[in-house]
Amino acid sequence: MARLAGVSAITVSRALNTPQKVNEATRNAVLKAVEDTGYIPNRLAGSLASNRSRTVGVIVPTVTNSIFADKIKGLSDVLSEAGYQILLGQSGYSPEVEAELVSALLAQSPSGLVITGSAHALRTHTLLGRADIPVVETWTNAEAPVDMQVGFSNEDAAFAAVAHLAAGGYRSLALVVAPMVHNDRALGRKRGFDRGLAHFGLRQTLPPIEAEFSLRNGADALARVIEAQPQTDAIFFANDVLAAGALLECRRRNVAVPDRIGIIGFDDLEIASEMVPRLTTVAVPRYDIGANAARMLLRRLAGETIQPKLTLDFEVVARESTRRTCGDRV
Amino acid sequence: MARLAGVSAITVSRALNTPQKVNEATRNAVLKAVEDTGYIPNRLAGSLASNRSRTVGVIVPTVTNSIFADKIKGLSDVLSEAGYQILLGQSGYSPEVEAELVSALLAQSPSGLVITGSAHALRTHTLLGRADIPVVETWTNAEAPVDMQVGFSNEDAAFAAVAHLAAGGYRSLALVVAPMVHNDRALGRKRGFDRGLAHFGLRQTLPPIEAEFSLRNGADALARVIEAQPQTDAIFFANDVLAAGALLECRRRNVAVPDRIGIIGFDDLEIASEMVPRLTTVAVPRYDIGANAARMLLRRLAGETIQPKLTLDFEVVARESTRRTCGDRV
DNA sequence: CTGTTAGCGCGTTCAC
DNA sequence: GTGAACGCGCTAACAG
Repeated sequence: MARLAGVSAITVSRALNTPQKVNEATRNAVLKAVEDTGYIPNRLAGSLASNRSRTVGVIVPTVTNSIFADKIKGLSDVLSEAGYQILLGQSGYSPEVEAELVSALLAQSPSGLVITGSAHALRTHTLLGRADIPVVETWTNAEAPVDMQVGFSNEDAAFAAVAHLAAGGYRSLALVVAPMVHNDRALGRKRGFDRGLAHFGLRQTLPPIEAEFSLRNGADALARVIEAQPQTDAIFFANDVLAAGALLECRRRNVAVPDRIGIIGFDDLEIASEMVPRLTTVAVPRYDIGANAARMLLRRLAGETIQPKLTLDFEVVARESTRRTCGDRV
Repeated sequence: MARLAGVSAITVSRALNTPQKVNEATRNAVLKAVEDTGYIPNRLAGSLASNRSRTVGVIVPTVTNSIFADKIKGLSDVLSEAGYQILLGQSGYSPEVEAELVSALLAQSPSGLVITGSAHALRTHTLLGRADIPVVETWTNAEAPVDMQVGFSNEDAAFAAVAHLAAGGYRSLALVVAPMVHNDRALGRKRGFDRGLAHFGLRQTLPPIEAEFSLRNGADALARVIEAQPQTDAIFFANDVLAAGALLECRRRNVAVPDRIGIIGFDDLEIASEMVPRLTTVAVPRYDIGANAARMLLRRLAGETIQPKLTLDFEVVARESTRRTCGDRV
């Protein structure tokens, strides 16, 4: 071990973890020995002894959805800066799998947990309650978070989308949204949509279409709406990938956007601003959700008392796929 | 502790880890006690004692690039099935950061490591050599892998792309590729492009344009090519996001694809098949790279001796953004 | 099939 | 500023 190289045993630990507590000369000697031998401290042993693991468990539905990839990027950027490692789990939108993952991650004694949404299996709540570590729920704005929370109001954001459509003179709307079972974000967006309908006196031409995010599903949904309810004059897609797929389908079918039909998306992915026509959407703080979740976690671990609910802003970004002002039809 | 609930100490460990080695009655008693108390074994302690952590370190340039997200999905699917956890690190395409991550992950005593590419910092090689764990390099097809490897020949795949363009009668090509410093995948694709040029007697109208993957960068690159070298009749974009951005820019500029200019991408993301016109591209096994890397790791950990190099297939998918047969211009 | 003993490699606590 | 003892919670090895 590196200890032979220097002269001491535990001094190595101090030289590495609390350098200021060690005399400069001995510290340098230790560091040199570490360098020479290529000694890598065993963090497992360290964590076991100190009961602090410098590890954060992160659970997302899937990394494959770029909004979660962005969140992970945000988390990773600030956590790695602070010397923390990420333990990643993917739930596939299943509360049962999520509960399994929580259990599996908890077994690794993470310093904290970052999970997605606020709809969890009962077992998850039990586990989280018993585990005495900070937990951040993300992408949501629930009344009573398990512990901490960073997100935005999906409902208000969807309402704002409908308000934008109403302002553009659209009257007959359709909603295309991610499957809502076990997905409080999707559910919130539907609620906001419904509230907007009522508030602005608009009508819904057909029941919400639930579709997993993909361009193809967006295209299919557009086709279905156009064929089943041609009088529909605008569609709210609860994510940009679906919306972009629909825009592409409009092009194939020669459906005029935004005049024949208005399209609004959600997320403000890069594709929104690059599409032809450019996609109107609701911009949400994907990266900042992760970055802020990480910061809250770190502050809490540092012993600070912090406001446990952080509500970030969203913004309707009006572009070319919707009319900006009332047309002649209202 | 759960041990009180039952009657034993290590029997708990056995009942949980090697159930078949424990009498059914006692096993059930233990499991019941575990259930009742909500006992979660401390894996840190277990790993320390057994020197096996059931953890795999995964390093990608960024999760934000969906090709790596797909790989992670593949890894995650087979690893979690086997009870392994993923420790995630993002290098941001920097060999120095990668080396730091390798060191940080090694400190967690992972059972194995899955890294990206074959171009690493010297320190990474040193660390990997000293660490006595299986390592899988992915997305690459180098001659002498550090340990194991799963990927495909980026060079051959790029060559195939050029071959496709040549067959379509395109003669004056341009290349748009990810920044090639420290990126052996991008470098390989350029080499394949160059080889194709030579082999088919085509010419390159301007030096390779290096651009990070984004729709905007693809659009800008297209503009640059068209303006600087209007005689260019086809462009090979080394990823689909760039290519899709270019296609969108073609639409804005009313540039006819595939007749005025042919566009071929790389990766076969969903956007390729949904674009208008549909994008010709090179399909690569993004998910399977991850899934196979995980399988190789598990087999090795199980003590099997396996073929350390796995070369997967790619395929040129001819769609509408390139001509299929020689036009009248050659 | 089950228990006992010992020790994984550190950090804590308390001496010096 | 440095060291010695002890223990974190579990599993390896060996007994019984």
